[in-house]
Amino acid sequence: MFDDIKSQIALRIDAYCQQNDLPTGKVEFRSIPFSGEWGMAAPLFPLAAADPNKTGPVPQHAQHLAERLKDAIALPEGFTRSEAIRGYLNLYFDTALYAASVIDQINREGAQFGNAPAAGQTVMVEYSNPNTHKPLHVGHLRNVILGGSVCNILEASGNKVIRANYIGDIGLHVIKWMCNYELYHAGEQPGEDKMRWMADLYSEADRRFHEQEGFEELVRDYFARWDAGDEHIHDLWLETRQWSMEGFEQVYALLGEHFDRIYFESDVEESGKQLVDQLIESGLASDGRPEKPVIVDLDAILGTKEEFRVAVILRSDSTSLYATKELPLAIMKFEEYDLDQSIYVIDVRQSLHMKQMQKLLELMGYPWAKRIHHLAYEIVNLPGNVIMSSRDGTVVLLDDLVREATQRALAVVREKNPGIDATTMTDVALKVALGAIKYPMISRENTKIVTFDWENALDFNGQSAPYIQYANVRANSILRRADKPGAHKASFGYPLEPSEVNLIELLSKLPDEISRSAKEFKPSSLASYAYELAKAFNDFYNQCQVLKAEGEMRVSRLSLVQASKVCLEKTLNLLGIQAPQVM
RNA sequence: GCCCCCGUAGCUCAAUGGACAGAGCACCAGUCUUCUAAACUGUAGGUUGUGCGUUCGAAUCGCACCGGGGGUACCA
Repeated sequence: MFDDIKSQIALRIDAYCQQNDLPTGKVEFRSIPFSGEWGMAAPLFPLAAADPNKTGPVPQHAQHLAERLKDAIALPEGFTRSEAIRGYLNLYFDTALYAASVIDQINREGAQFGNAPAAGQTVMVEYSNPNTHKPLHVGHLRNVILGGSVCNILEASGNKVIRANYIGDIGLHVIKWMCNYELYHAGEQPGEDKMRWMADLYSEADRRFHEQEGFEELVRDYFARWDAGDEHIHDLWLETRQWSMEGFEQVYALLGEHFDRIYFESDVEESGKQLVDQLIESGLASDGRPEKPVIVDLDAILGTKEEFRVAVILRSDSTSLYATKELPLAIMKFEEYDLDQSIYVIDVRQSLHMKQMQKLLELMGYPWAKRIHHLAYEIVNLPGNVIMSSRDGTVVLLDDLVREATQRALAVVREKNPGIDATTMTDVALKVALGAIKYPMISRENTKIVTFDWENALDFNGQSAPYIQYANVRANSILRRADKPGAHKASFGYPLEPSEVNLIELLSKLPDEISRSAKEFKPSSLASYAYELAKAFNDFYNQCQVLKAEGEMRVSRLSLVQASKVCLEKTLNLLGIQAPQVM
């Protein structure tokens, strides 16, 4: 916002510099910290340091220059005063004009506010990537929330986004599950909660595999029949995979996620093996079978040392690996869509593998290989640096977490707002619970480990999603009680409270915040912003009366509340968090 | 060994190279006859892991250490 005014003033400063033997292009504006008053500031240290005629230390000279510029630059329309202080040139806006133009723009654009115009870029984001026949736990949640939020943010900043999900539908875990099913649960059908049922059978199969005498043998035999193309097993696989997929759909629906394109691991296994053959023929890969696997010695090819290492692309027994399938999948994506960027939301432990895949695709001559980006994020731990593992029984199941959080949220709603009907109450509780669960997953930087603990996840106070949701509910509550919600034209022709100025300033930053978090694939910065915005609103709410105010103050404040609601809801939605209207 | 990530208040985390490093939780002291107290105000809490460098200016950039985590030829 107001970039044109900033550059206009920068031009005037440059003109002054040119006339006075000073270097140009050294002055840039930023916002002023701790302002109770809205304005912008230019540090003059770069100019001072570059001034050939400077006498004395830089800070003093910067202050001197700030004073000279303060006198020399005529204030453009909309500014009230300027000051030179501690080496900074500060310019202050006419508060009423500024406030009115920000708030009017927000209320005019509504939910579109902050969006960048379409840039014609197509981006695919691959995320979630669950294994069928296995449960989703809290560790997987971070991936889904992060990926979904990144998609939302990229869309808001003008990209066409394709949400892709790559499903692990083959492998030992699937065979284990089916073998156990046929032996001990033949003919059984999943109940209402498919995910839970599949998960229970999976842990049963896994337990037998490790503990039950002879079960592993049975699984190996079963695997051999699968490999031989046993029709019955194939049919069972399709049926049980579908159950899993329906279980995933239930979870995605709960979380508010959807996908545009589903890829199955089984779809790319054959093409992967063919690709390996081609790589051997072309000489890039060396075939060590039957004793050793098929590898690509990237360091040897590139002349690097312990940087890309050796990529293993096919087992010595000719069965496929992760890498075998990753290659054709990448190719398929670019053949199917004209992608400007292909993003993989995968945890940081796979960084080397991603690096190898990208380099290998590059060596294979695909020019788009450079447009692959691994969006690495850290895992979710349990307190004491315990990694979630289904083997050790340390997983926190999504189901349990959501149920517990919803119950707690319901208890709070019942206490705080007993008047609302039962349907609304459960709806609100679910939105609050999901928000509370999601927020810690995206409010930390991608590269930081999230430690899950129940106490924290179920805390609805302070720096949390419910805090932000509550601020929005308060805004909604005011608007609901006002006579004509939405029809308020701001003028701000009265002395604004610092809390109002602060709130308006934050509101004006939304477009910048969206583009910044899109550029860095960092929902966390937007999550911080959402919290700051809610805090600023609560401060305003506490200090300024709206409904009891009169005249243009009332009208202006109502429009400010309306704009706050627009921005709070927008930000929450970008983070994948729903905004209830009452709490 | 080599590579990547992390290290900021007791705990969990913020902070485009910019003004005095900020929040939440916990602790202590206050605020509901008021648009919903899931809120707000105040007190206290810091050698930004250590050292050297770059810079007018470093939590932020570089180098070297220390501590923790992860990866490193047939798991994904």
